[in-house]
Formats: sequence, structure tokens, C-alpha cells
Amino acid sequence: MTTRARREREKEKRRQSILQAARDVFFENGFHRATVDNVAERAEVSKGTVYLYFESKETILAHLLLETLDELIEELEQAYVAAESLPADEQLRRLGRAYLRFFKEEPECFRLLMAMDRGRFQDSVTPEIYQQVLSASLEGLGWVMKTIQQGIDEEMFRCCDVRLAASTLWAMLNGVLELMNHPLRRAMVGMEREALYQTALETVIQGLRSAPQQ
Amino acid sequence: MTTRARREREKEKRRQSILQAARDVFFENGFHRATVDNVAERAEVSKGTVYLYFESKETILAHLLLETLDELIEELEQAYVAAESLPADEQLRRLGRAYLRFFKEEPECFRLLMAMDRGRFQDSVTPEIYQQVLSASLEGLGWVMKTIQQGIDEEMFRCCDVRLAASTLWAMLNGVLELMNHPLRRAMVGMEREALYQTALETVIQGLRSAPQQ
DNA sequence: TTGTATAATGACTACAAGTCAGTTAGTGAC
DNA sequence: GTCACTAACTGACTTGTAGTCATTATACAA
Repeated sequence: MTTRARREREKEKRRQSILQAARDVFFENGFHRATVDNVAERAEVSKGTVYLYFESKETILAHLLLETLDELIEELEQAYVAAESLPADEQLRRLGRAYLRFFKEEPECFRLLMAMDRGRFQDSVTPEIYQQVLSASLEGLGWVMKTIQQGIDEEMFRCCDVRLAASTLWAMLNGVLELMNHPLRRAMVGMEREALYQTALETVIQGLRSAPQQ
Repeated sequence: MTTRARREREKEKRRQSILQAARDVFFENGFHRATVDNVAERAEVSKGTVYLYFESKETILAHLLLETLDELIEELEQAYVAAESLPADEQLRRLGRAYLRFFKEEPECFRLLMAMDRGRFQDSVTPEIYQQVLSASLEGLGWVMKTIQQGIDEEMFRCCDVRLAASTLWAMLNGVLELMNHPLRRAMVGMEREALYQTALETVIQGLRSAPQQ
């Protein structure tokens, strides 16, 4: 039945248009200031319709983040592939800078991703979606692990638990991004965004090395 | 007039009892699940009284954090003083572990501190208090800077912008603490809390070094 | 044309933060 | 002791927003 298929498409289209409206509204005002009524208005539907497609305000955010994280993972993969034949330190540098570039283009995304970890998020989203967002946010870890392993094989990096090293690196860069994204706190530290990230990346790469080589 | 002085003391006492009630309630249920009515009930006053002493729910949290950060700064100072004559790498290790120890004893504090950076916090707190909490949260940076400078003087650490290095270290450790405090995410990474922090600390110290020396 | 299923609506409920007009109680003057 | 004054306190009320659901509109097949 061709009608059924068309109906499906139309439903998906509406769903997408609500997601797009939510993206606009969340980005303009920040997640907590945006209301579901705002989203509904922007999508030109009633609030009831929004809740027909998504269980909660937080669930809408979760789906936005899933889309965004897909893009991020793709960019990281590209960076990895492009750098595959380079020495491991340079590979890590490329991955790290791709990560930074992504969140510089979409600074609000990082804020939203971090917002997800707190407050009423866990309560308002099904465990399945929550788990999905978390695993998406960790998917890039694989490329980092590969790179560190390669560095160990090349004897550029010292021997260590690769997963542990990669997780730590990831967490540390997130910490720096968080500081960078916090205008007032950054002002108090008195540092440029780029300089902070650059320093962190080089310090970690240096920390992984097995030998001197500045 | 002695009456006036007593009144002042009694007011301060009530204020403290509301703060203590808030501490209990926030720690038991988390900040966002706790209601101001809960706090009022616990403190055995009416909601109106709570608002007589504090402008908003977020302001109560800010004052709790100020108290907590004072304790943290004291512990860091003690760690610094106790380690002053040791080599710089060991000093950093001691500082880092004091930081970890503090938040291991008060894991909820770290969560609350991080919660402060987001959502409706900035809107609900006067700029003065917000600034106070931020500077308190950065006060420990001074000890780290001193230590790194000492390491450079000893030629153990390579020459670098001390403030930049300290800020980066701080931010990176915060990133790791954040990961550690997130049960589900940590489970997905599959790492022990201690191991993550330990690795981060050693990697950063190694990254600051000027020469090989494992 | 009409019966049925699906989609959409918006007035309504629930809940929590924050307000304020009114009440209570401690204090000093007489 | 009592009265007037003030500071402290109260809780019913307002406001804002997430989420619900009985009702209405629409599209399609027979």
C-alpha cells in the first residue's frame, strides 16, 4: 500500500521539523530557557503534537545530541584516516584538533552535551536513549585507542593500558573544553581558549612519550 | 545595647540552620530534586523565612559551595606546606591527591559545584555571589603555580607559562573527576576511579618534565 | 457519502519557585 | 502590667512551565 509509505514519510518529516525547531530554539536561548511551547510555535504545531513525537523536552535534546555526535564521530574518523600514515604523536594532535574544531563550530553543542550529565536529565529520558547518547559520546575513543596503540608499537609512547590512557586523555580534553566554554571562569584564569587547549594536548602527548625528544 | 547583639547572633544562627538543612536535603536528593519547601520543613521554618535569608534556591547552594571551597582551599594549603621541601613532581602529586581526597569524601560537592556552571544558575544568583564562588573555586590554582614554578627553577620541569600550565592541569583533573563521578559513563569506559585519576596525574607530571627520567 | 483510523489540538493538571499582606512575638517606655 | 513599636515570621497565593488527555479534524477506503 503506497499510502502507508507516504504517511510514514510525512510523519518522519514532521518529526524532523520539530527537531529542527528545537535545535533553533535551544541554540538561541539555551536549553533551560527554551520552553516546549517555544518549540511547538517554531515548528508550527501545538504542544500536544510535540509530545506525540517526543516523550519529554529532555528526549528532544537527546535526539539532537545523537545527530550531532554522529557528525562528530564522522569528523574524527576522517581525521584518523587522513593521518593514518603519520607518526602517532602527530595523529593524536590531528584527532585532538578535529575534536576542538568541531566544538568551536558548535559551541552550544558542547554545552548541551555537558548539560545532559546533570539535573533532571536522567529522570526524564528512557534508559535506552540515555545509554545511546553516552555510547555515541564515547565512540570516538576507539580512534584514540588505535592511535595510542600505534604509538606504543612504534616505541614513541611508553607502554601503558591503552584504554586507560585514551579515556584519561579524553576526559582531560573535556575538562579543558569545559573551562574554555565558560566565559567568566576563563576570564578569571586569564587565558586564551586556543592556548589552553594547545597546552593540554601537547602536555598529554609529551606525557605519553617513552623518551626525551622535546 | 546588648539586645541588638544577641538578635544578630540569633539571626546568624537561624541562617546557619537553614544552610545546614539545605546541605542535608541537597545531599540526600540532589539539588534539582530537592525543593525549597523540603529545606524549610527540615529547618523547621516556613518557606517565606527561607526567602528572608536567601534570595533564591541557587543562592543557598552558592553559600554552601563557598563554605565547602574554603575547606578545600585549606586542605590544599596544608598539602602544599607539608610538601614544600620535596621535589616539584612529588609536590604536584601531593596537591593532586589532596584534591582527589577532598572530592572523594564529598562527592556530592563536586557534583553541586559542576551543576553551578549550568542552567539557571547564572540567572538566579547575583553577579557578586557568582564571582565569589568562581574565585574560590580557582583559589587553589596559586599553589599549583608555585609548585610548577619551583619545578622550573629546579630544572625538573621544562620552561613554560606557569599560569597556563597550572590552569590546564586544573582543568584536566576536573575533566577526569567529572568522568569519575559519572557512574554510567565510567562503567562504559570500564575503568576504576583511582586508576583514571592516577593516570591523569602521572601523565601530566610527565608532560611537564624537561628530561627523560621515567 | 460515510465509517474508521490516525493525527493534531489546546484547555487543563501538577508541581515548584518565588511573593507579600497579614500575624506573631519580643522589647522598651510609661 | 499594658501598650506601642518593630523585627521576624508565616502560608496562601501568583506565576511559569512541563506534561496530559478528552475532543476535534483530517485522510482514506468501501
